[in-house]
Amino acid sequence: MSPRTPDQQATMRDVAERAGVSPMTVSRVLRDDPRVAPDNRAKVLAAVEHLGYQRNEAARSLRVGSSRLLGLVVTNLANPFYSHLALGAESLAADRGMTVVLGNTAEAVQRERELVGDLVSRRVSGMIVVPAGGDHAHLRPERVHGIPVVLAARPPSGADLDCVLVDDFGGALAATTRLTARGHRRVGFLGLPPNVWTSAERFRGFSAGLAEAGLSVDERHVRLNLDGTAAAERATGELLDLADPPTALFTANSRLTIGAIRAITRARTTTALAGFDDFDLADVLGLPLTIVAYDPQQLGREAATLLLDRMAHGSDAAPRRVVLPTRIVEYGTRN
Amino acid sequence: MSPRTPDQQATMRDVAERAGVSPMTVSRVLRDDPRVAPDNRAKVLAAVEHLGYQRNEAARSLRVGSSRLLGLVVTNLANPFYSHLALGAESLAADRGMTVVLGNTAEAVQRERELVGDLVSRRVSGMIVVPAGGDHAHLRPERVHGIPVVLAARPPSGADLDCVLVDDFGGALAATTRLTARGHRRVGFLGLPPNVWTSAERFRGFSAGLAEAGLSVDERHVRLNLDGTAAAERATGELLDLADPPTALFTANSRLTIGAIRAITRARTTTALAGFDDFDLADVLGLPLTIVAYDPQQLGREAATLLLDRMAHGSDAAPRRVVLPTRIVEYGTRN
DNA sequence: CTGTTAGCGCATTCAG
DNA sequence: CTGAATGCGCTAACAG
Repeated sequence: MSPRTPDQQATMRDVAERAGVSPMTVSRVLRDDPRVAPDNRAKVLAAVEHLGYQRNEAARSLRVGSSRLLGLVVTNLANPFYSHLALGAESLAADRGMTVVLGNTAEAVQRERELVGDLVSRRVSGMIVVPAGGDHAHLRPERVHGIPVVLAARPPSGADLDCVLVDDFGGALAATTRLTARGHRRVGFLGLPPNVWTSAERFRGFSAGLAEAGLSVDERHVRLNLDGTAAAERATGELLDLADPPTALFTANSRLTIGAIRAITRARTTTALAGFDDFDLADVLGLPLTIVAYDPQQLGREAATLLLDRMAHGSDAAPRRVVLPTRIVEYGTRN
Repeated sequence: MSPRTPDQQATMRDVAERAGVSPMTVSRVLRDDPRVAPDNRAKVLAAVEHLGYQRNEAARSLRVGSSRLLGLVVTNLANPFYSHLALGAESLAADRGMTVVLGNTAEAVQRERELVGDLVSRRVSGMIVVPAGGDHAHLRPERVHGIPVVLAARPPSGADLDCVLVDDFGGALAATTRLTARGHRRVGFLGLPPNVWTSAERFRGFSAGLAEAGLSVDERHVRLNLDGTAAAERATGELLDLADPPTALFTANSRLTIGAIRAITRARTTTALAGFDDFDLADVLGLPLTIVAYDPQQLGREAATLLLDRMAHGSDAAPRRVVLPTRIVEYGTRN
């Protein structure tokens, strides 16, 4: 029997003893160092197999200086957008032999700081962050001791960082144009608090779309600060109750779109609807619906690609900004 | 200036030098060991602050023997069910000061083995696994060197492990009873491959529901091995095209429910539908729909609770099985 | 209350 | 091709 208590993990020393070689030879075999005699290699592998030995990555990373850990900080994993982003990042990381450490901030800046601090103390090789707040000073290179950071979905502010974004402006512009092209002249907007960058951009695109049609934003038809489906439903109800209600609405994300759908369905109006983010069942609703679609999983993959690139080439290159295109999908009435 | 190159992380030695104390005192301060003189504590904290020092968790865990890392292996993060489960596990882990390491298997047993191996080599303190395959021998304590494992959503087989499950049988039984109570006598079933435990259980519940109504399963109305929305849509179409089509369907998960809805909508039949898993917009469809609902986030929380419990109390206690209740939700036609 | 010694498990360096 | 010495950063166990 081994000299260790049974539930203690074996070490290289244990493997070495069993194989009748030095720990160094075991280390070499496990790193695929070619300078090992074939029979020694065989003996080591047999001992590894017998003991079910697994190299201690914590010890290894301490010595080697790289953890092959990739930090991923998202604001809300319950949102399919971010879970798909996480999936995309995880899959690319896995392809490159890296392991993902996940954190959810629930949009709390304080929690984000803690998480980033934890990732730093775990010496992750890099991190992808969907930033919760507007100020990203705590993500600056000198604050994270040079660990590469890539922002996803929201651009850096107060820090020069790589980032991957969606074409929020262009998508919103295109969708709004679809509405005005159909003759709508009173178009409302449902959005998140303006300090959320994506929502602000989408509002900019919306405004530009109206402007292109010679229209201007009617503030009575704009509701920002909506924080979810229920709020959107309520706001939509209020808009529809106005004396001159909007004949069309643009919603800044899928949660708001769903809220608007509920209200419109309930009110039995023919209000036209366009919104950001595709979602399941959009096609089954039997409601005309213009959607700005894109691939959030791709966003995660791009972010991971940028990060691995930065890890390989160092911090000398200028920060890069990748913008993912959107496409317009038209869902029709039930056929 | 520090003797290190600027982008090198500071160590306790650096902090100690700057504070004019020994590394041991720094270590004590950082561990909140009370046996440190107040003025020394202050000097250390000042040095920590100045250098932006973050303790190296890899080195610490190597010495202490605990990584405070919690492994989480899911089959498909794109499925809202598992992303909510992950969120639940992450939130409870975070509350307990643990960090989550995430892996996605895409239902591939081989990938699961790799991931579990990686988690073992990273010496996670415990792991939650949604197992992909039917055989869980590779998760047995001796194979993971005693690291606690909790299974989620699917029960252990070939290993004695803690697990958290949904009341698949009871939920399916209850929903089926709702259908038969409304007079349906030809009820079809759409499910996943029978080797997926949840789907098999739901089929058992379905069959029991029919039996309670004095009915038996008509194999012509059963389609298993459906792997997604499109397959479910196709299968539903085929069932509806039969000479004596089912008047009601039970679907084993939300992906299949959505596929069935598409087909039913397209066929413009009045086929009744009951399914497992709640989903967004179920209420807006304007379709009578019986749903077996439960809280997947709660599942993640329970799994993490079980795991932390196991980590605290050791492997002596008998394996536990927690079953989460389901509830029936009836969505009506558009009012 | 503080510091010294030693070693967690591994890989780099340098001799054989 | 192989092994011995050394140290990555940290903390238990022991002096003082």
